[in-house]
Amino acid sequence: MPLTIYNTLTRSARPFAPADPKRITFYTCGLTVYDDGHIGNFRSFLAADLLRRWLESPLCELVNDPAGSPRRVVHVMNITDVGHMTDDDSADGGGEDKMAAGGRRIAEAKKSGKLPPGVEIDPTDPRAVAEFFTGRFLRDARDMGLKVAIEQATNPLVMPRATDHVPGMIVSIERLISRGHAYVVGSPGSRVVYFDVRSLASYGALSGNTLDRLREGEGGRVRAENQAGKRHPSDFLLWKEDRTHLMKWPSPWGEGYPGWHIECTAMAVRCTHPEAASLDLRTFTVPDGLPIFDIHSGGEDNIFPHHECEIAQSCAAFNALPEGAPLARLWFHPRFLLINGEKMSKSKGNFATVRQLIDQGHEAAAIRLELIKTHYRSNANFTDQGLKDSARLVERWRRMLDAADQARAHSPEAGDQAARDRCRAEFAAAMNDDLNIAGAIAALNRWANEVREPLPGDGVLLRELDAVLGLFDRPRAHGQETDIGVFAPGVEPDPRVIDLLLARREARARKDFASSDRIRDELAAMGYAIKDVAGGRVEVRRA
RNA sequence: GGCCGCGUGCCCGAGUGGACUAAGGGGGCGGAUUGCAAAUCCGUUGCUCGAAAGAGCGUCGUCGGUUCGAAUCCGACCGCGGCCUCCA
Repeated sequence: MPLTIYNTLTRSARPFAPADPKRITFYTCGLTVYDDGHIGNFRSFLAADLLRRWLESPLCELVNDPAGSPRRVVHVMNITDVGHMTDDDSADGGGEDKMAAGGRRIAEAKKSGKLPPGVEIDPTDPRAVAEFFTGRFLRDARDMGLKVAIEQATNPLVMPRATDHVPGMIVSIERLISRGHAYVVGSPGSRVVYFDVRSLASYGALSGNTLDRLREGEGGRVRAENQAGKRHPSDFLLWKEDRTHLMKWPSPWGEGYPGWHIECTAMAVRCTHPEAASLDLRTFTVPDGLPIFDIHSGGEDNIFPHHECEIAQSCAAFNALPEGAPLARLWFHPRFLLINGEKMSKSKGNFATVRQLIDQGHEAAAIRLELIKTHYRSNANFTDQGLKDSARLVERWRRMLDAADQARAHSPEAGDQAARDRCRAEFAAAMNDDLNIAGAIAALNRWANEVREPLPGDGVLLRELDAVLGLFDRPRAHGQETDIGVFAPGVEPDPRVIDLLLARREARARKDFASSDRIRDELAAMGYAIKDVAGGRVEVRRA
């Protein structure tokens, strides 16, 4: 059965048929780099990565391309390094610039000594702030196995930065004006360019927020006092002239900054196109209202207004027939991640970043599995218990892989090929069914439970499935070696703990188990779990 | 007010009309291992009766409906989450 995916645009799951299965184009709305990416951001990026890896797997079958044939996904994920306003509701852009907010965070970290050593950064320079968080994001993304971030090292085009595409945004806006979809208000010194939502009857098709349904007063976006010269309350900002702004660029409408939807229009069109480098946005036109690329993804909160506005802009600017085009064939929106059953929010203080988890000693592979193992269209819940479960699963599969590799030297046996074929088929069937990852993992475990002695052929299958799951290649932190044993990643070898462990070793040597058990209880009370291993040594972890 | 997603066993989570009425994981229980633990491996895990094979009853938010048959389809209701400001 070929791959079926739920499409936000059609509100239904249909077989996915890219224009060219040998070159599938995929654009993901990435991170605004004014802070570290949190696990919610990564859940959505990893869902996109899982889709991309599945499309590239030989096991994946498409309605217009059989399984087993090589396939390439051109996956582009942008980096928003322009500081859009924290309050987008007022028509002329209010609130604080996000890069300024990011700079403030850096300044605070500097003051409290939390900034990593060796980092010299000017918190008032928005470009430096963006650069700082971009570097951290790329590192986290690669640790998490985001293929697009790994590719970025050799092909920067797959992760374009908004500040590098301002000319493309300006060209896009010019085309919107000349095609009658945008207009300029105000006089030099305070000009604003708006998109004219009434010029496109299909506005609202993605989100269901058609113009008649966008009621005044529910949010604040459509509010009379914020209109500032708009022709319709839902018209949105494309360019704002503002010479005092933190980040500004010259344009035909004066020095200022772009609206927050237009960057994706410019980057998506350019970067997914085969002739990206030479593509001239001035003349680029998509015939007959066809989609410009195959897949567009982003968190569910992006559906409105961001993706709705992006469709409107892109189709109005580049499609011969703007009304009939959905910009992308497939709109893929992973749901939000809850943490311990609650929505993450800064006020509750329950934010977790990938970097924090890794620094605490959690394995990258376990974090990745925990974030991908719930179906992308459910609200997943991130918990400590879940993270433990995932870590254990990863360990189990790794042990199996190691055993299979060990068997390579002395076992010419093929093993149970029929069982492997069944696993492969069940895994594929689950993934083809709207990325049923839990079903796919169950298929893997059912098979793994049957394999008593892993053989080389089993290792081949494990690697084949892991090309999709993306777990084996994640970096593994190593614990710190000491005389008494090894301290797990994230656990500092406290001298007090070492003294207790030495005392316990002596007690055990004397067979004074009452004392040794008392010490173990004492360590447990301090939050340490210990495990005895060969040679009188121990492994120390957080309890 | 509009649009959308969801509600499964102790917990997490598959299953979208029929092989006993729920995959897989966790937890629990039993065993191997260990001085004891931890980790790992094996078995087991709705209830009642039975030593056992087995038999009976029950379960998928609630209430109705469709059907020979429903966790699965339809309707109503209850509850949770998201969007309609910024957020992945």
